[in-house]
Amino acid sequence: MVRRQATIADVARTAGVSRQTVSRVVNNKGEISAQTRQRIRAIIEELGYRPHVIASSLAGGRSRHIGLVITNPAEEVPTNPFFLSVIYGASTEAEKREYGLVIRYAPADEVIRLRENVFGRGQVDGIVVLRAHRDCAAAFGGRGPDQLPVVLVGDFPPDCQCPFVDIDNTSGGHLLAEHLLEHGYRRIAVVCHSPAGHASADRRVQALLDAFRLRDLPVAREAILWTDSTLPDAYRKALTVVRGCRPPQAIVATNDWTAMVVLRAIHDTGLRVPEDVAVVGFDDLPLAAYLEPPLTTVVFSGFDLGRSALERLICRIETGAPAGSAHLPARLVIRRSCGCPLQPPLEPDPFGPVELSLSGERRGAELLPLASDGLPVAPGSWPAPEARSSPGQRSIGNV
Amino acid sequence: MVRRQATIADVARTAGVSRQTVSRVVNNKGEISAQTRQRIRAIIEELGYRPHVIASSLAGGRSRHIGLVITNPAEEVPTNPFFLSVIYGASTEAEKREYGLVIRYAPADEVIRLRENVFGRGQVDGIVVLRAHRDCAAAFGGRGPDQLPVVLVGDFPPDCQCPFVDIDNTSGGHLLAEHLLEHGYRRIAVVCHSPAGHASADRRVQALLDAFRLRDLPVAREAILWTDSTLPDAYRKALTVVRGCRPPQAIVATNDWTAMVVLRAIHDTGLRVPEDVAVVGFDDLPLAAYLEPPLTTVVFSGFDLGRSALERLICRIETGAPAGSAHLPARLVIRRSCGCPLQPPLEPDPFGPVELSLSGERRGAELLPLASDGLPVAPGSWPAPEARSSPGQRSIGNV
DNA sequence: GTGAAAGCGCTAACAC
DNA sequence: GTGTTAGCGCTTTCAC
Repeated sequence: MVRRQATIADVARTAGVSRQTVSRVVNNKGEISAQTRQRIRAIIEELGYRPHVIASSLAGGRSRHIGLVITNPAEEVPTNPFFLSVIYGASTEAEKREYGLVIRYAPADEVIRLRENVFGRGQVDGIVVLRAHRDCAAAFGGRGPDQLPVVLVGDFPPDCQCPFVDIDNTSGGHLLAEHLLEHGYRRIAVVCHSPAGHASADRRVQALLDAFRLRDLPVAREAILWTDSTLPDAYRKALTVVRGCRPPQAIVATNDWTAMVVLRAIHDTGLRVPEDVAVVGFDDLPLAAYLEPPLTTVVFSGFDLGRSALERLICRIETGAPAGSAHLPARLVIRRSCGCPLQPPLEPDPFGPVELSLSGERRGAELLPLASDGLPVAPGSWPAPEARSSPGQRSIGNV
Repeated sequence: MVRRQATIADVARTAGVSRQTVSRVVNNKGEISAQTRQRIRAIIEELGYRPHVIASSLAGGRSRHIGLVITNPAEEVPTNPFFLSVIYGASTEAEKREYGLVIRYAPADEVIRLRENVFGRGQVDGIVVLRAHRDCAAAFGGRGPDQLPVVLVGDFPPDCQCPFVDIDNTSGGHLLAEHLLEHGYRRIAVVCHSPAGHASADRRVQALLDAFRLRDLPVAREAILWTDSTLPDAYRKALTVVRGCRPPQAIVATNDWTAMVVLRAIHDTGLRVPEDVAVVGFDDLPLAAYLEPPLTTVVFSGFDLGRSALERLICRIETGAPAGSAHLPARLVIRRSCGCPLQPPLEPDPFGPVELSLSGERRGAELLPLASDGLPVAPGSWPAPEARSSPGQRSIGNV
């Protein structure tokens, strides 16, 4: 005999109550006598009854699902590992609130259509968009009668009509500035990963300058070097700074790739990091920890970004209150390039953009102290062999 | 007046037909006179009717959703970028087949429970599990009446009861062997990223040996160096090989992290790569392209893995035919460490584990040829500043 | 505290 | 080709 999955009617019949009563027990809604509740619970257990999500969605008018749209600008492949942290954060929050998370990739200019069509009729109760276009923000501002609520993840103007969450480049800049000031550095230079006018670099630089100006240590305009977004240009600019008549005590790169090039320029000039000049970056790329010296950098939590977006969206869905926007704070990852002494090996940040093995061969206690021999790292030798154990731990591709 | 979303009944009434007829038009099912179809189409358009997915799920008994479970072994953070490629592939295929993709993280030992409870009643029509435990495979083998179909992604025995897809380490090993043989290398050594007995390394090594043996070029047992999964050990082993009385013409590392350490060992011995000895790896980590020299390596497509898993699952769902398992072929990424001449800059692999900017500031034509000056890369200087432009392109954390 | 009735919006099965 | 009937399994509303 084929045993059909038990329905709410089966439970009700067995318990000798109405389906409504069972529904109340299942959803913890309304007043139920403790005795009835207990009896029904037992029967549910016995019959192996599980609510049918689809049916309750239809009847209740809420699917308890959220759509997560990952935007892929033309020609770009949406496999930035940072996204995965965002997804993980979103999924974690969804699970906690007992929502399903429906994921979908889409070109940025199709997002609006997506809300109307694909996710249009009851499939999801709201949408989170990763890195939406600015014009989406405008389109999603108005909350019409049948419009799904939306929360954006990315960089939007403060007066954005649509709620959003973003990383806080400004707090990142401040954090870094404070740390450099604590080191006693007074003369700094900044090498940017882009020309002026690009949001993330602008914000990082501005925050840095503000913090120094607040201490009456204004940074000269000449000490801010914008680039054309290429590494060779960054290298030239870094050389200029380092070989100037009065080299800075610290160089801030506005991202880690740029920081790497700065490190090279400094070395090529015959100076040492951090003894002669400190270097810091932004983003905490997986390789930042492996550089020589390991790079002090600012990290933003994708996990928190995803979690926060879902939190806001679900709150909006369930209470109807407008979601509101937020910038999530940065965190400083102190390694050696800033001049700090060798740090004890840190546990990997549970929420950071860390690569991990698919092979399940991870071992707990294999992290060794990072190399500190100060010797030049050889070609192709990076990282230093003493630098880290457990290669399997970070390998990619072993499924 | 609040304009309610049009239902199938609205369309039917307006068209003067039954709801069933409208349903047929919408789903392209059954024979409909061209005229009726056209009229209904027009009315659908006019009314802005969109099918209610939930309602059709309930009525049709199929949700047109697939659950994607991402397994996180204890204490490990599931943010391996390789996963993101898998997710992307899965999502792409789901979209093509018009399925929704519900994503969910879970400890490996809860996957079985997940199938029964969370995804149990109609929420999804099938499940894909990333890196399930071996015992899940057994549990999912039996296809009972109410059991959701499952496809696994990962390494399972050939006689696995449950259909799975996996990367083909064996083809990867062969590919690499063929290439080394084409270079004319006869004497090779292998440095493994793990002890013997670990599936991925075992398979890679075995395939390599088989290919060489087939040419009557057996690899000596002493030339296979297993490690304790730590980089320092790999470094020691690599030194042993390189400093032996007859150093090999090529060294295969079973993953890229290990390959990096091998590169260092070779340099520390005063030899050059690839002139004195060639080096190749596995996995194509994002950094492989940036090493000096750029690393020739074997890559597996996470995208294809995800796509294939969904393809099989959906086929199983729609036809009822058993899904069957497969190993997806590897691809060789030829750079310079194998002795090949400098390659022209390649477009980023659209499906590979590539990091990309969140900032949307990507520029098209900024890729420059990789550095080939042959100079030692300085401490912390990696990559060479000429090596690559467009730092923003690979930055992480700019949302 | 509990129950009865009336759908949610759609599709399956069969009739015509 | 098209319509009719009967649900899918649950929640909502209101009655008692």
